[in-house]
Amino acid sequence: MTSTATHGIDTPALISWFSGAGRALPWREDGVSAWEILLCEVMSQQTPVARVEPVWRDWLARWPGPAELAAAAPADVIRMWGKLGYPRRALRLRECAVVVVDTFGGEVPTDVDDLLSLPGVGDYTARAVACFAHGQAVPVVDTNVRRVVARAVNGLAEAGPPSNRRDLAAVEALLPARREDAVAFSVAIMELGALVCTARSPDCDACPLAPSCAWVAAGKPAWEGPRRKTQTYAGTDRQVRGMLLDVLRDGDGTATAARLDLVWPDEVQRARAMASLVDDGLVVRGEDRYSLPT
DNA sequence: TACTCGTGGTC
DNA sequence: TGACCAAGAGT
Repeated sequence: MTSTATHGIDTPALISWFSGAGRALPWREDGVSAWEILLCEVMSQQTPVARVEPVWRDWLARWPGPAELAAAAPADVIRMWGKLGYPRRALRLRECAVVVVDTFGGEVPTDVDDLLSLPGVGDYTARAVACFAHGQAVPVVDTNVRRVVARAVNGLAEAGPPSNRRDLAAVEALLPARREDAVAFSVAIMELGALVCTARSPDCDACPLAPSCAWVAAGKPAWEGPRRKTQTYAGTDRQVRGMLLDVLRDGDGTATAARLDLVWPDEVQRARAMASLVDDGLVVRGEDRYSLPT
């Protein structure tokens, strides 16, 4: 858009920074399959990368590919997911494996629209797989990328509410023409947002984009837009769901209703949380007990 | 669009 | 110490 702008993304500096400062994550090694990359992307949704690594390794040791996962019992999948959070992702991942096997011949699709048809794969993950696993020059937009663009290009402290169309177009405009450069750009800008241009305390002194950053040039003005609603957790249904599922996950996959009653005192909320777990397919109701789905 | 959906670390 | 945040997706 603004090809003559003095501020923006210095792509060569960004890519050069990554080659020296990027983390040596296991899924960035040579020879990692598309399925393995899809797996780490799904696990990383709203979850810190450090927590993902060990689960990713254990998971692949048990179910190396989509065929193995598709044949697994949901109860085992939920347990292997452990405490990564948002356990519905585990069920969707298994459904995703089924679709990959039944519809795509066991191979992770390369087309973005095909990827979007997979359960648990949305706008970010579809393009992340297309780019990182298949080397395609498609815009990859996550929270890190949105923040870096907001600062370096737009001179704003925060990205504001996400808008898929706008965000994709904004990053598309920044994407280098050559495929290899586009992939390197996406990996690097995400990493910069994760390690340097962080939400809380950006380390501008260590940032390769600081000389060209519109936000730095403007004197790092504070965010003027609306505050994001702070996510409460204590006392919510989510917490109760987590506590209920934790009991089932740690034991042999089943627990009496009486045992689960001890988890939360408010009977109405407890019943609502359990009903939603059943509705999600994470729990199955028995006579006087509940179990993980076998 | 706005809301729901886990878990744990950080400052 | 509690608010904030973390490679989003689905409805």
